Amino acid sequence: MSSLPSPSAERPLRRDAERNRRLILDAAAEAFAEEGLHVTLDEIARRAGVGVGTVYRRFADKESLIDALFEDRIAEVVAVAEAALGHEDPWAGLVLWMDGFIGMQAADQGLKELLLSSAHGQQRVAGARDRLLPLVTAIVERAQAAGELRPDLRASDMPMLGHMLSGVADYTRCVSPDVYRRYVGIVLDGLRVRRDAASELPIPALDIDDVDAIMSTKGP
Amino acid sequence: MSSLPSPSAERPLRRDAERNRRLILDAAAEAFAEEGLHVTLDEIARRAGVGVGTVYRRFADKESLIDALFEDRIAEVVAVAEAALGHEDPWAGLVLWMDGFIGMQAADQGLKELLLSSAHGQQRVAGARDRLLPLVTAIVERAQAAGELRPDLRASDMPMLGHMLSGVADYTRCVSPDVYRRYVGIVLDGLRVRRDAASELPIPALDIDDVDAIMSTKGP
DNA sequence: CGTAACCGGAGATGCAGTCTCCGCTTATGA
DNA sequence: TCATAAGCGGAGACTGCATCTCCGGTTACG
Repeated sequence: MSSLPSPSAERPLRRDAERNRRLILDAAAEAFAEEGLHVTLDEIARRAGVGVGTVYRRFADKESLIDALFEDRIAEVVAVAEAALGHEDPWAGLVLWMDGFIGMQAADQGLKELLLSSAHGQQRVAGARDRLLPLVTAIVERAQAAGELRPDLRASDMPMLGHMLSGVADYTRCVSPDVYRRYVGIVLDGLRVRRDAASELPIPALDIDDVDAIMSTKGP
Repeated sequence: MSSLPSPSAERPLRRDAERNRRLILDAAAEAFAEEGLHVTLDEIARRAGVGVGTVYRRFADKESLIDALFEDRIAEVVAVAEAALGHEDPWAGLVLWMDGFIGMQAADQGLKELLLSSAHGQQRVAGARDRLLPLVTAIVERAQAAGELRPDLRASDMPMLGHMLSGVADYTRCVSPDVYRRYVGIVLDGLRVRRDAASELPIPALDIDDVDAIMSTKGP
């Protein structure tokens, strides 16, 4: 009986096929994180050490692969928002949210494109955004009620702040993958209602040579 | 004598040719500003109402066209820096510089790409950057000496701040070409050493529908 | 050891951008 | 007025890139 194929149930893959599936998933995660969603499936196959055919046998198309990969990543973003809202200090909660939100996007270009563009996986991501909005609104309003966060900020500013800051992260990554946190620091200072001095930035400025290096890498 | 062709001197174009040259230049300026340097010459020809052939007869390639167009635009950037440094109030000078620098890039994607990527017109732009660096350094240090600007900011932060803010400008332009100034305001607040309250932002936040609209336009 | 499942990667397909070519049109000045 | 050099439009050649297919050969496994 067990030898009969059971069409509706999932038949386990042959061992080599399962191994390759994992190789592909891992390579894709790495590639999307480093390069963004525009990487070709040929490149992913190359990284995984398999042929393109193998990728297409396992995933109908790029979209399916993206879906399979990011299902849980976007749940993580929601988890970060929940953790931030759970923090006892309202301002620290906001900082936690910003750091997590931006940090995840800075570490993973693919995730950023998924969260910010609705070009892929509309279903899944739209759902996550719906769960996110009330959480972020609460984080913002709580910090405002505590008199810490500038009262004119709105939850709808978040995507833009996220875009800005993960944008620098992309821009500077190749030379210094952490400088972006400098600018998160500056923006957070800009979000406070009042302060007596600028907070200490977590990272020193790049020097001019590094900036030149960045610009050189950006085009032929 | 005047009828002899003078090979080294420039022979004036026939009137229709000259008219088309202008049409192309104007169309290109508009197209580069709106879409960035990646627009195709076919698109520029279409906007100018001429054939592609006409464009290629007048400009050897895309690069030449870009050169012809942006020669004075980048000089303008230098002029803004000089004006800012000339302003009597050091902080106001910095604000002037940021507004001008970001504003020009926000109004013209092509200029932004030229200033930030060194993919095109290396010569001309590199020269402008050399003239710019001491000016910006002076603007920054003067505002710091006045005790207004946070002391840990460096001139080398400018390209990144520019990238960040003109990045949001690009992102939001299609829905509201001015919201980016909101984020300039937040960043400027983050650059001050101390303040008693958040400054008033020049533009209200977008509402969620607008944000959704932006995301929808970013890719099918 | 037979065979169904799987593999690799060459290449078909489709699309987009740059630039050329040539038959036709037009400004100009003799 | 008209001869002609200068100019025009745009189809399409060429190139490069990304997606996805196909099939001869290989491999896991009952």
